[in-house]
Amino acid sequence: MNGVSNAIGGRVTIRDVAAAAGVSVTTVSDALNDKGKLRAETRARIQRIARELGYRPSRVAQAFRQGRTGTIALVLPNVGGPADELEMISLDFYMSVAAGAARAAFREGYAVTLTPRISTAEEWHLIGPDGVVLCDPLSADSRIDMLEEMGIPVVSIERDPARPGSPYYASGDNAQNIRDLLDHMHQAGARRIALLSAEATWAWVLDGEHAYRAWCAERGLPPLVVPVSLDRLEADSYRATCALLDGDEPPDGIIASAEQYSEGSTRACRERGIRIPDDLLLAVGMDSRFAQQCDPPITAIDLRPADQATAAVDLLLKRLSGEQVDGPAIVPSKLHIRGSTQRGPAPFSDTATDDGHSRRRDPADAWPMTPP
Amino acid sequence: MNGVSNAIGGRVTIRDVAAAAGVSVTTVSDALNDKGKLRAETRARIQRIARELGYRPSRVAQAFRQGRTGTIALVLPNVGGPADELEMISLDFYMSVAAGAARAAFREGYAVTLTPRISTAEEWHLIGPDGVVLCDPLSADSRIDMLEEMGIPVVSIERDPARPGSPYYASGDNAQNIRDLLDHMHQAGARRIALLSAEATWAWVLDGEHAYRAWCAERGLPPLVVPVSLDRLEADSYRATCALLDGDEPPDGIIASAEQYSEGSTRACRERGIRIPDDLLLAVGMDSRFAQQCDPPITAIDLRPADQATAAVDLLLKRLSGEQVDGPAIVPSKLHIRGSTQRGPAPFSDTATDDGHSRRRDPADAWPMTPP
DNA sequence: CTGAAAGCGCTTACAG
DNA sequence: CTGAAAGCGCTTACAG
Repeated sequence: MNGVSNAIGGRVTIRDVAAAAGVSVTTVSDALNDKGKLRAETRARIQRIARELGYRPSRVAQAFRQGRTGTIALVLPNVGGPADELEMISLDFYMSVAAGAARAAFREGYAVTLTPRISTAEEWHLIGPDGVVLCDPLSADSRIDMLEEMGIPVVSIERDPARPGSPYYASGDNAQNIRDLLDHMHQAGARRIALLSAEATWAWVLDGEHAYRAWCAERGLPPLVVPVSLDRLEADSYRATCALLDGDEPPDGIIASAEQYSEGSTRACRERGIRIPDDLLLAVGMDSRFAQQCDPPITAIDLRPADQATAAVDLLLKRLSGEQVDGPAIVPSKLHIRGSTQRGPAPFSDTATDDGHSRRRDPADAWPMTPP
Repeated sequence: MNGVSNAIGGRVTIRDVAAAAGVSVTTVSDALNDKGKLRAETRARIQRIARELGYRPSRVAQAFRQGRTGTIALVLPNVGGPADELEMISLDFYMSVAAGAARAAFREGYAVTLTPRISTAEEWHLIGPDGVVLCDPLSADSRIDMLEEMGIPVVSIERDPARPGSPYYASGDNAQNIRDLLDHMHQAGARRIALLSAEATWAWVLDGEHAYRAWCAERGLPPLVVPVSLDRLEADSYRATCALLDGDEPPDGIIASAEQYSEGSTRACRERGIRIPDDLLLAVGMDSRFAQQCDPPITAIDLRPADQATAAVDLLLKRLSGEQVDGPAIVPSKLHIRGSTQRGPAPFSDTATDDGHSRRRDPADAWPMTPP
């Protein structure tokens, strides 16, 4: 006999249900898990009794029995490191990813574990997830190799550039997004569009640069790619923008690839009295509250981070269940055209964002005009 | 015999260790868990053998046996809801909280589960955490009652105003923070300081307002509390600031209680050509990248969110282990004095942030001057 | 100081 | 169509 039971709070077990129904635990288990061996009538009766008794299967017992943990680990870049070094390329993006992943996983009976910055297999064993959703893999990301070798499947948000052909990622259509944005800015009159690109091997950076160069070549326009460090996002994009603006042939359009780059660019323009959009069109490759709330609001690509997270979780769960994986999942993005790329009167520029995603504002707030 | 084993990958179990050491599993368990019944020599030998064999205890088996899950749920306001409605009072704050919690929990062998927006006990049962860290409880927050009734202990970040005397929270010293900030602004010359306060029952709002009024009364200064809705953070703080600035007696200082309020205030000032800090001192009650990177950078209270999260997790784990809880945990905050409240030459205003928490910039970036 | 055994709640191969 | 039994890996009360 075991004096200490974990039936704390008088948990109703499968055994209790079996006794109440006058059947065996096997039958209860089958009835509850829709194994097709029972008469529909028996099944219904057992399910009713289980409900009446307030039976809830123990998730940990199930997980234990099945040799899994029911857990998906979410790895965000730079989260969980020393708190004082929390520096992400876009808080908005990752927060939405986290929310979307938590939601999608919960629907399927999984929990999302927030992974602190860990590196060793040892530490990963302590976390012990069934699978991992990894944001922004580096090129040939070693974490993916390590985890897969441990038997822990990984699905990434954004692809690993050094894994061509891998179906295990969700992503936006980075090349098309940049093309759409360039087309829009070109149409709005820009002829020298610079790209503030991140010094990183992330796929969205490489894809964006590649698409940008191709687009410029097609139109015979000069490619102006300015690599910006990841170390000091705002400061370096500020500096890069200053260099552009103070150069011999300043651009008439700037695409800042990341949220914080747009902040640096905005600052540089403001300092010089360069008006947006009158003197320069500004757009950003990743939507954010900053872009939405800036004055004027900045045209941005909404990558639908929550949708990407949902798609990544779905792919991962398919891998876990051994199903055919129909990846990669290319999630449609949405270009929000805002004041920063629209010259002349355009009272309600943000109407493209009638999807509820934009900030709820009334028109009076949607179009803050420049100071008198 | 069970054809399907969960010893996938040939897991080394406690049984294997026992066999290799020539002892019983009981002895192995005791040796590994430092139960004081073994000879030190035996213990060391078993631990060595376990290491050599690459034994790792199964966390889910342990959890199962002990009737727990090894999981702490983190509840952030408004995360996990419909992705399109992700609107938090401060992304920076909660992202740091999440990172800090994940880290602190991991150290103690717990995992942090990101909780989607759920409401019913039914849903909580599916998550099944051992305990919950709840951010920003409302007054008499019903989630706390529900969870505690379910036997799931809760520790909050910020206190529940309607639970006086509860030791189960971590928080900054909200009243003292506001006083410090007011003292600083007063010293910098402000005599009519307005407070943009949130329309909410959160403790930090109530404490801040109360401290503000007391401080004003002590100095015979007029209290200017402007309640701002939580619904449309930026837009409403913009409007509130406009009303203040356009009124008969405009303030000479503004404290925006939340990150996004500072964004609205900044916009309102910019539109009117009101210069910060020359015409108006501006400060914000919660530090953020926006505050750090604004032009000029905005004086802000750094609430040390990761430290608060760590403190909350520690309190929760003490509750779980039945230890005496020495809560509440009042975590020291830090006032970062920046350009928005410093008139005249102050080349390196942000030196108070020499703790590595501020953005790594060199001096040239630290003090962006207004445009020529 | 150490071991044999029970049992946490569940699922599954197998026998009827 | 249903049941008896084994067993996932671990911890613990109890007996020696």
